[in-house]
Amino acid sequence: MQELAKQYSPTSVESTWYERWMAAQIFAIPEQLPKGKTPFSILMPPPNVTGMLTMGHVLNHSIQDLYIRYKRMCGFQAVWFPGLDHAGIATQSKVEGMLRETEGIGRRDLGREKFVERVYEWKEKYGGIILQQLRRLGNSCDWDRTLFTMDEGANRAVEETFIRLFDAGLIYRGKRIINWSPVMQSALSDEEVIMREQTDKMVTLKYHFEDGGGFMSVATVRPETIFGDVAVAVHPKDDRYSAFVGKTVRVPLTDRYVPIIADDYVEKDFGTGCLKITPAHDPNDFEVGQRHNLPILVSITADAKLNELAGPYNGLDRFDARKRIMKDLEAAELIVKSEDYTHKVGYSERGGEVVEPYYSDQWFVSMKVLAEPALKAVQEGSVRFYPEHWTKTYEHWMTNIRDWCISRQLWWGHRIPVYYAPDGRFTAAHSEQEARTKLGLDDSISMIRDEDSVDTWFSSWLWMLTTMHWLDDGITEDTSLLRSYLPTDLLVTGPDIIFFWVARMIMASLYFKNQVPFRDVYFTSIIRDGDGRKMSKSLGNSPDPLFLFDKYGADAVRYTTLYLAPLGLDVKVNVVDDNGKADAPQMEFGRNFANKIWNAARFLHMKASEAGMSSNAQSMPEEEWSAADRWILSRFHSTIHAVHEHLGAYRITEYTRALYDFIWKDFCDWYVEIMKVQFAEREDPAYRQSLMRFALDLFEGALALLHPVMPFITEEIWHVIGDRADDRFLAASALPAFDAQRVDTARERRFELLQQIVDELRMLKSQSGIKPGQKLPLYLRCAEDDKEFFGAVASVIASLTRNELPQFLAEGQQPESALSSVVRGVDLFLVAESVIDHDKERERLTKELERLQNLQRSAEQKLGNERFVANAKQEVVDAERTKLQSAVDGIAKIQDALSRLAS
RNA sequence: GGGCGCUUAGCUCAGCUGGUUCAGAGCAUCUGCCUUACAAGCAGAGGGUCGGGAGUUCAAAUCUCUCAGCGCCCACCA
Repeated sequence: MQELAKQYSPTSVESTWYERWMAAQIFAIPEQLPKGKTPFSILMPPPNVTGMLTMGHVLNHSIQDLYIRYKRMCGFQAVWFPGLDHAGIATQSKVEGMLRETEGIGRRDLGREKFVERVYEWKEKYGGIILQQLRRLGNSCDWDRTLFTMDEGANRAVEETFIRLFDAGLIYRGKRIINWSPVMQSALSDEEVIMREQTDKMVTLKYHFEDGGGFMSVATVRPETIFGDVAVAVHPKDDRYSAFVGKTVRVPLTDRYVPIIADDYVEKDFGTGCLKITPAHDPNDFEVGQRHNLPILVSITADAKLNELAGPYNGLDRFDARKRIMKDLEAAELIVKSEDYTHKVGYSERGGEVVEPYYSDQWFVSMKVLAEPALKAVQEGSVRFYPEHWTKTYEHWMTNIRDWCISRQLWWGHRIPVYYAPDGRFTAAHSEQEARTKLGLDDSISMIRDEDSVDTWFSSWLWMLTTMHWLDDGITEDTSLLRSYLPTDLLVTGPDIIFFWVARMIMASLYFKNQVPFRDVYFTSIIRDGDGRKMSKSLGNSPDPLFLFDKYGADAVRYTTLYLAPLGLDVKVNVVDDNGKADAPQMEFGRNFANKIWNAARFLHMKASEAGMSSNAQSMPEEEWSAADRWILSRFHSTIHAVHEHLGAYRITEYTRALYDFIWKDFCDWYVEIMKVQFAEREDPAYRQSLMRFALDLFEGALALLHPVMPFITEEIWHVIGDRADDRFLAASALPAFDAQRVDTARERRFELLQQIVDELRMLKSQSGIKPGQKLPLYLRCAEDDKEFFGAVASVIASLTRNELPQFLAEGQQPESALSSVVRGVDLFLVAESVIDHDKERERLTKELERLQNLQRSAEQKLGNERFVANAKQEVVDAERTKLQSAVDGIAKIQDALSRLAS
């Protein structure tokens, strides 16, 4: 048997076992579900191809891996489908940035084809690093099934779904006001815009009447848009202005005159009650303009500069222009007033710049038809959310859903499969030829393909289909993977992508496959730093998980993260600086736990070898079991039960706590200490070996239960203490079976009494300033029924409290000059003549007396209440009676001890 | 403006269907221990009127209402 280091060092253990698991292919599953196997499947939310592992991933993936490993060990055919997202905007902007920096060129300098080539090159070089990082975390995915959203098969599926939706009239092209990113030069969906509150100047401008005689006061926070003004609107029922409707006013700083119109959209009570209408640069104004047949004047360019309509401001950036215009307005005395105004402004989720409402041609998915069944699926429980309250958010979004702008003016992504004929007609098709056929055009006519790409999420929403090879070959819709593993069982993701991804997957799955994509959705916590801020690279408050793995071990990071992260709540992780790196010292918790487990294993290993145990030693027969053996067995089976209960209900923190308590408190603090006594008391090797076998079985069972959250250390120890071959794996083993017969609450309760007595004796010693190692004579008086029990555990009490073997007192007997106490009717005396500090002892006894008197009072009060006795459950009333009785007994004994002290 | 969530020890959080000596854990603090698995440890201690108030109930940290504070999401008042 090998010697084990005193401290557990995770680094080499973790890499070794991951390699062995991979080599043995224990995470790989067959395409066809084997007969008799029940599937359990999870779709990994594909990380961005450019992504780096974050604490968010750690939380997310630890949960997924926990369930995959747990279900695998429960005998399911467990499969975790991994993948990568091409992340259109994120990746393109990263590569564009790199090109600009290193070569000083833009994408347009290269042209589409060359640029996309460069992105692919870049992806080959740097992409997918995160998948390696996920291996460090221990993810037990079926890596052979890794899918990239721009793989051939996925491309086909994207194209096919676009064409089908187009043909069904659910994808359409329209000229609308959309969210425009001037940096990316692309449209964004509503979901990609973050509204942030900020304070800007709101200026009230003078729009002078064309026929003289004063002006209309119009407020705006965007004076640079006045060049796109086409009207001033007032409310139809606003008496102040009704006389002016139909007149024309002059747009400030221009020679243009625009009409005053009346429209319900205007709020009478806001500002001056007059609203400038700029259809090209505000979605609401656009609608007002449509109603009144107003022209659309575009005065801002795609890169957010003013154009020729702005006269002298032509070519100025929108924000520079604003400043200049403000100044000029002031000089021209066109400002009524200017005041601070707090409002929300849309920012691009990716680039962080202010989004510009922009009038352009885009592609949209009509969402109503898709949303209806998807809403129903959640309301009827075909898909369940954890925590459940997210269904409200989901319902609200789904019932107020707006069409999805899917076109992006990007080159990195899936190109829209639409072809335009010279006559202006267009259609979606797999090829130019097919497009011609669809439109009934002659082969000689050449068509032009749409330049745009689709939103990244337009491929992600097919994830449950593409990972399982739907239309992979362009033909087969019903693959064996889909038959075997769809619907998947669990999706683990952050609530921030409930609209982006979760809702849309439900829609796509129901529309294209008429099945829900998953049964349960677990929404994770959001990890924040100690000050409650979201972790982000720019704040430097985001620890690099790889650094944490190196410092604490991946097991420790997984364990601590899950221990800290309750279902559906934000979780705060303290972040401190460690030589310039962000560190999360709370991870010590998991590291210490790992070390504790390691040392428990060391102890068992050592004792087993001391007992000369061989691998075929039998466990103790039942008749040999001591009270402690039975107790730990009962606790063990209670823990198995708790593990299934907690994980079944997604109470993951409870699961981690249950194992912490069992392993550290029950097994290490109590059982191991008792084992030492039992081991020392009987020297015969047969007993010792059988005891060690018994303890090892339990410990290995606990390792199995812990494996889903701490896969590496459990695998390592399982091999070391079991002396197992390298090609056998805990990861591929079964969890210990739960046996309800072994749970004995009465026995657990009696053992708790023993624990309380030990605690009390330790406290007596410690509080009286007696050295822990000083052995004192110990006397004990208990009920006749308990004598056998206490007789059996006498040596345990002596050893754990480091006193002499307890002697039993008869009624009335009393040692002189002893520290005394009473625990649930059991009298305790520690004889310590020379060391008793009488004042201290009196103080302690008085305190205890008070506590018991309070207990007595509260019990008497309750029992004196007829309604309590009549209404409460019998066992509650009985417990109260017992409590009262033991308080009364205790009081008498304490008073007696006090009087002895006085004498 | 609408919706959701949170508030328990100095800090981070448990406390699942109201009741068992229920007010807990870890960290931090204090005291004592190198007791032959573990000082990343062992033993002990101090520390909270469970955000305020009202209600339901024999019984409330737990259920209801309300107020306050914090956070998140959604929403077209310039």
